[in-house]
Amino acid sequence: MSTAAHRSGCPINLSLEVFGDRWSLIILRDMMFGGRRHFRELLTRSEEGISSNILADRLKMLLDEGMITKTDDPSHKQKAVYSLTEKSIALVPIFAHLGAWGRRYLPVSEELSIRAQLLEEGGPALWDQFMAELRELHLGEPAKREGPTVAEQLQAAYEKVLARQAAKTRR
Amino acid sequence: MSTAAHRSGCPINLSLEVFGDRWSLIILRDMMFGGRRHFRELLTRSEEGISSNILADRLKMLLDEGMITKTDDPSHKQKAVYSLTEKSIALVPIFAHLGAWGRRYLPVSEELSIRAQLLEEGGPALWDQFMAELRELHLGEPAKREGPTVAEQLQAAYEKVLARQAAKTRR
DNA sequence: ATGACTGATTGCAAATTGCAACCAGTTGTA
DNA sequence: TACAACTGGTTGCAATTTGCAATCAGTCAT
Repeated sequence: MSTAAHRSGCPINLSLEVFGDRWSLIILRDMMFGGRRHFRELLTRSEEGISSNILADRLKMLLDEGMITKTDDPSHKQKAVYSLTEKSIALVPIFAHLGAWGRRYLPVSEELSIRAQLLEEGGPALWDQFMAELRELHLGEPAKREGPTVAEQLQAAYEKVLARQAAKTRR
Repeated sequence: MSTAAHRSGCPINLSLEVFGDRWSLIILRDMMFGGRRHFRELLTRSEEGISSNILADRLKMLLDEGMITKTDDPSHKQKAVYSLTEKSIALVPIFAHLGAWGRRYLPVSEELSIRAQLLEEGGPALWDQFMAELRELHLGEPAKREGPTVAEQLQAAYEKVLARQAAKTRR
């Protein structure tokens, strides 16, 4: 494998050859915005219900493509930790635009689009901050923060929506 | 068909359900940046070599999804003209980011990435101008331009690279 | 020692993809 | 008026990919 010739040298085509399928970006999204780092987390806490063979296959591919790395988890001899690389962290702006586009044109659910809304409103400055946090978390870069992390802000907003929805249902 | 339930209400997932495959964005790219408007143009001038059944299938899907429209070509009773919609024109920033990312991390060819480079350097202001031109061309919006179009600039840069490459080979 | 948890693998049916041939109606040209 | 080229596709078929469910061997806490 890996001998497969490329369809063309167009940057858009080559990008699609890496993550132009129904699952690769879902996995990266869950690692980026959902904090998933282990196989089992990605498998069972997947909103879309990925199956284990597909997940294993895509993780292998993303590894080959240099989009993620895999290291041992000291706490368990069988446990692996998957980390993002600079190459995948660089996709943050694309995720932000994808989220914004989906929110505008597709039947999104409120609770699953609040993060996209915040990311859209925050703009490139917020994306950069989030990317710095990811580098810190996945690449071990030194932190230089002030106040709550972007990840915390996104999570807080998500939980606030969930709480409001629960209250509304209860009424 | 069209009764298929969505995997989740996440904007990124829903976006991928629309164009998360190996061909949809290639077709839209060729319509946007390659000026293709007819079936045969998309089929035979495709850099990646799409086959006619896949092209027909994707055009039908993009039509269903409201990403393109189809009208009769007055010049030929069998000829159809495919046009972009606002929904697909709104993908321009995503194409720009995809191109920039591919250029940075993948083995792109010079001639096929010069457009991506210009688009990246031009930034959001250039993207907006290009989107306005697409609206003009595909949605019939009134023009308000000054100087050469973005499409012309991209094309000129592409041809310049081709000419330089030809000269280099000849030497 | 036992049962839950780890990252997967396996078998199989269904759906999708890709290739090549083909098609009927339309048009320009000899 | 014949003919070839061009129009947007369709059809048949093999190969690949997907998705589901069951399974697996090693690890770990109790």
